[in-house]
Amino acid sequence: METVEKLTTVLRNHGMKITPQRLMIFKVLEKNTSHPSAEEVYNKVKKIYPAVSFTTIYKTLETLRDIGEIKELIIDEDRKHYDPNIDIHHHYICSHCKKILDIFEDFSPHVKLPDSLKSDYTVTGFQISFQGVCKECA
Amino acid sequence: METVEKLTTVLRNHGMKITPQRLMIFKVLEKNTSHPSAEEVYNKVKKIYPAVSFTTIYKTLETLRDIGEIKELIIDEDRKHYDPNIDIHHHYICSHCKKILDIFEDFSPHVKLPDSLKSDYTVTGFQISFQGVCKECA
DNA sequence: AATATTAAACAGAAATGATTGTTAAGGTAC
DNA sequence: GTACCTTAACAATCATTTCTGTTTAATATT
Repeated sequence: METVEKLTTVLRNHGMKITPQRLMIFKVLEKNTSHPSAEEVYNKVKKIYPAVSFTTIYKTLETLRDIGEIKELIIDEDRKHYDPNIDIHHHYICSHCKKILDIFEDFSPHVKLPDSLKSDYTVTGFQISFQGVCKECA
Repeated sequence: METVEKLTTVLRNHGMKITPQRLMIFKVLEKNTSHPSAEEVYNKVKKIYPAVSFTTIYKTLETLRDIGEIKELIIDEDRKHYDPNIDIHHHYICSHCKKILDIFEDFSPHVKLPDSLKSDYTVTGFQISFQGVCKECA
């Protein structure tokens, strides 16, 4: 995700409006490495903007995802998580506490679609999800 | 997943009972490489056993997952999918039609958790999800 | 700089769809 | 036959989306 200032410009270029609610959501997401769910974003925004609606959180996350400013993580079976870091990276999830870690390692030289499939299936990317148990839960 | 015959023994050893409903579900899953959702399993079972209930499908899939006979795939944002093939392998999902392909390639020599994390996080496995668009949807 | 205009965004409620919990009745296995 | 597991049906839950009337940000106009 861009900085809040740059993101403001990006959104305006997309014909979108900058509202106080959105600014709060951007602030919560900026530099956030905790991979929050929509509800976690909601709870954090609510602390500084109590009138905000759950719907607004969902819609804004959806909007940010659609314009590619955040990534929606499908890794926890129970809910979606959001990551403002859109640089290619991978994740580790603790099967017990569902904590998600970033794995910044470039596996692309070794992880490719088999040649036999390359002609019929384009690849826009891949995501590696490590599963395990973290120290606290072990 | 084991063959239906072997699976019968496995379930009995777990103190579980073999019912006609379950046998139909096993039959639908056996050698199935289409990564069906619960609803897709339900629809197929219903053709040969119309009285079966959706709940039974869910509960049976959950049971099979818990004893490790099938794998629950968290790859489609909309619903869970099930895979009777529990050998380690990976997947490709078409972003458009949501078709899921198996990728039988052993990436484990190259895909490991960074050393810096190894002391605090055990790894029970990893899953690679390739995203892209298939020929039919391109 | 203040006002009018309008499309976008808002809050809140309600709906949706996937999944899970409950329970009485029925079936399996010994 | 008995004990226990499983089923079907239904209700409930949870995350997410849709709907609706209201408000607001951005822009044009004065």
